[in-house]
Amino acid sequence: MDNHPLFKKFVAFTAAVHQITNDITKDVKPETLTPVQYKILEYIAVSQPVTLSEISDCMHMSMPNTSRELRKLTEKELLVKVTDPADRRKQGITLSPEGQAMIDEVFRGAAQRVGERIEHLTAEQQQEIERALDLLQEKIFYV
Amino acid sequence: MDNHPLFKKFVAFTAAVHQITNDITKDVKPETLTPVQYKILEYIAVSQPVTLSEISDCMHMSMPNTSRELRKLTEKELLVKVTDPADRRKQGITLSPEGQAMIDEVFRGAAQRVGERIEHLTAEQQQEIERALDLLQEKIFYV
DNA sequence: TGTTTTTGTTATCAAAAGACAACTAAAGGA
DNA sequence: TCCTTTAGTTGTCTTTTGATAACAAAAACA
Repeated sequence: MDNHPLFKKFVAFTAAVHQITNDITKDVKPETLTPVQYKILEYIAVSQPVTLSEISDCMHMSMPNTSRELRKLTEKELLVKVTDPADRRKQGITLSPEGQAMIDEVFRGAAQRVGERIEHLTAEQQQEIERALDLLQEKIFYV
Repeated sequence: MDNHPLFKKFVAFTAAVHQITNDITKDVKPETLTPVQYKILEYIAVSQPVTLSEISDCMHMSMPNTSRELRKLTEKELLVKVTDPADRRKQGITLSPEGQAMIDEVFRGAAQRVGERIEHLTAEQQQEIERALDLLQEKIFYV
């Protein structure tokens, strides 16, 4: 597999995705957040509600460190924790209205940049891209 | 564009790519490198030869910090700097044999994991994936 | 009931990473 | 030639991040 033709493409592709998404969100990220805090906020945004353990697992962070960063985000009033009535050890974490507004703003900026990259394409080409995204997510980048 | 159908897919897709590549390289990364040092080594691997300025630009790091990390990687004998004879301010940075061996090892591990994700697919499906990677890289994730 | 497991918190220390000032050396112009 | 720009270095300080130990409370279980 090492010299499997797909693998070289895979490496180049993922490198490109990382670089482009980095560039796209680079200067729309709120400067009041550290990189890790931003990552956490983004993760909560697409997966809410989540528990602390889930964040810890998915982001490969220890529970103590996750707990600390969540506390900081809570102090900034960007998220809210709701104790699960069925299991009072767990807490469902979601974005506060302020946190949601912040993420919406970031996504708006990112959407703008993505739009610039595809607006010159025909509707048909855009559909092709949509199908390609679906295909890859289903066959390779599934969780 | 904010609620452009493609954008939602884009967000979900890039999130998935980040998570999967993270998981795939997670425990094949050499523990003698810090995360930033690994990222730099990986960047050099796919772009060599590069200059310090290019690394600084692409990775959004200041020149002093980039210089420091490159020094550490050089001390670990993982890369070599060759002064450009045409412009002696510049230095072409490449992986040393040891550095190349380390990256090859990481890529071998990653290739293994990717292989597991696609080996059950038919040759036709694999070609479809290849085409999808090409398409997206050409139309969206171009540098 | 007592014990263990799960879920999370607090505190502390060390390492990694970022920011910035001051500097050198080569190249490019005027 | 002198001045400016480009490419990179060194040193220092601060912030961020990671690691670990010790803890508490709820749930699960024997």
